[in-house]
Order: sequence, then C-alpha cells, then structure tokens
Amino acid sequence: MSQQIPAKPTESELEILQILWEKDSCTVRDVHEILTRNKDAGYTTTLKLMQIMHEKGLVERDTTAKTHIYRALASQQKTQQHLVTKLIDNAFNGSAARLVMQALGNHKSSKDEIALIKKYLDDLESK
Amino acid sequence: MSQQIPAKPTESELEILQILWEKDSCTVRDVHEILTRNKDAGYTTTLKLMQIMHEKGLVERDTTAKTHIYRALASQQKTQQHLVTKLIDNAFNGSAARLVMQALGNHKSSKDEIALIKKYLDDLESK
DNA sequence: GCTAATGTACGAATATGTTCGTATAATCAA
DNA sequence: TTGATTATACGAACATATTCGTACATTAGC
Repeated sequence: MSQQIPAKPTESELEILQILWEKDSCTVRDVHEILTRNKDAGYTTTLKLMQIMHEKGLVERDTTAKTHIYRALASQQKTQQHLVTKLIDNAFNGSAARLVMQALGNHKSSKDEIALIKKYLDDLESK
Repeated sequence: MSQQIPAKPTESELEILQILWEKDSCTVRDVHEILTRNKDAGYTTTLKLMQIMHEKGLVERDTTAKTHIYRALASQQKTQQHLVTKLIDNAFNGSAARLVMQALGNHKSSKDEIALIKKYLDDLESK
C-alpha cells in the first residue's frame, strides 16, 4: 500500500496544486496572486480552498509563523496519472492510444515535442 | 460558429454518452441495463439523468412511441477533444507531450498500439 | 375489462464544490 | 500606542450533481 493521500482533487484544487508543484512553498497570498492573474476571486476564497485541501491531506502547512506556509503533499506524478487513467476510462473506452491521438491531433505540438514522444516510444518498445 | 451543443458533460452523463456513442439508438432501459453492469442505480436515476441531458442538448429523443428513443447529440470527437484539452490545461501546464507520456507510461500499451501512434506521429510531422 | 408491468414526469433530499462575509488576532508604521 | 493592514477561522449562502420516491399514463396479458 502506497500513500493513501490523493483524494481526487477538484478543479479549483488542481489549479492550486499546479502552483504549489511549480513553486514548492507558498503562502496563501502567493497562490492567490498567481491565481487571480487569470480569473478573479476573493482572497478568503483561496484561503478556504487551501484550508480544505489541508483537511483532505492534499497539502501540508507550517503554522509556526502567523503567515502559514503551504506545500503540496499530493505528488504531481501520481495525481496526473490518476486523472489520465480516469479520463481514458471515462471518455475513451479504456484506449490510451485514442486519447494520445486526440491530444496530439488538435494541440499542434512542436517538432521538438513530437520528436520527444517518438524517442519515448522507442524506449518503451525496447524494454 | 460551430455547434454550441456541448455543454460539458458531467461524469454520469459521460457514462451514458459512451453507451450512446457505441449503440447509436437506445431506450432508457437499454442504457440502464448496461450502466448497472458496473455500478448499481435505480431506474429512475438513469431516466432523470437522460432527461437532464436532453434539456442540456446532449442527446435528442424520439417521443413518438410511449418508450422514448435516445440518441447522442454531443459528438464523440468534440467531447473527447474538449476533455483532453481541459485536462492538459488543468493538470499538465498546457503540455500535450507530458500528458501523452503519462498516458503511455502506466497504461502499458501493446506493441501494436505503440506502432500505431508512431505512424500517427510520422504523419503529423510530414505535413 | 382489469390487473400487473412498464414507462415518463417531476419534486425533493442529499452530497459536493465554490464563494464570500464577518469575527478576531497579529503585525506594522506613524 | 493606536489605527491600518494583513492574517486565519469559520459559518452560511449558493450552485451543481446525484439519487430516488411517488404520481400518473400506457400497454400487455389474462
């Protein structure tokens, strides 16, 4: 049995996790500032979300100082894995290949990206 | 402006859509029967869901006879596209390549699948 | 024709997620 | 020191999704 941390994050929680994965340690204000570049929301909204995430065990926090410091507990890799698997099941009849092609088709990837994936596939095949 | 049909389906709606994509025309009972192979739910639950989907324009129905016949209106391709794009944004920082690798990594695809994807990538590159 | 079975419609309870106002404590700056 | 700023905590409103009970209509079989 591995971690039983990752309660599946909601969309809002995922937005916050992405920031935490990127920046490692953040205050609520840090996160809020980044979050409100795209959409707008009240500060206490962000705060509440992060408190809930803490209850769920998605993040940890250091409450030593007045201003708490948050860090992601849910691993990026595991979370992504979970979401992809779910999507494959839910919308692609379990076919990873279909999802992959859908993802590549409309997302016009760069030559570099495509080359990277091909290399990755080669590795997969060879082992 | 294309169709403005696809209000984003919820998870339950997606389960039903998958069945409709597969079987084309279905009664509520047809769908319900398939649905309850995996999970259990009351008949009226399925009915209600399909009625809501009709209100949202996700499905159409023929009410000529007593037993209504349902068909998907949301296209499989567009819906999948929408979901994948959203996931890429929401959880993969916009990188399709990352999602692809995540999808292939743990979903141990067959040699055939991998070959298929490589061919697909070749096509992408060459145009 | 009458009863059982099967269908739809619809309201309501429940669950979950999201948003924000308000209370209160700590800190800073004049 | 005192008022403004910046924090957290928390309750409550609101939105959305899910589930099911009940009422009622139609059909099928006897």
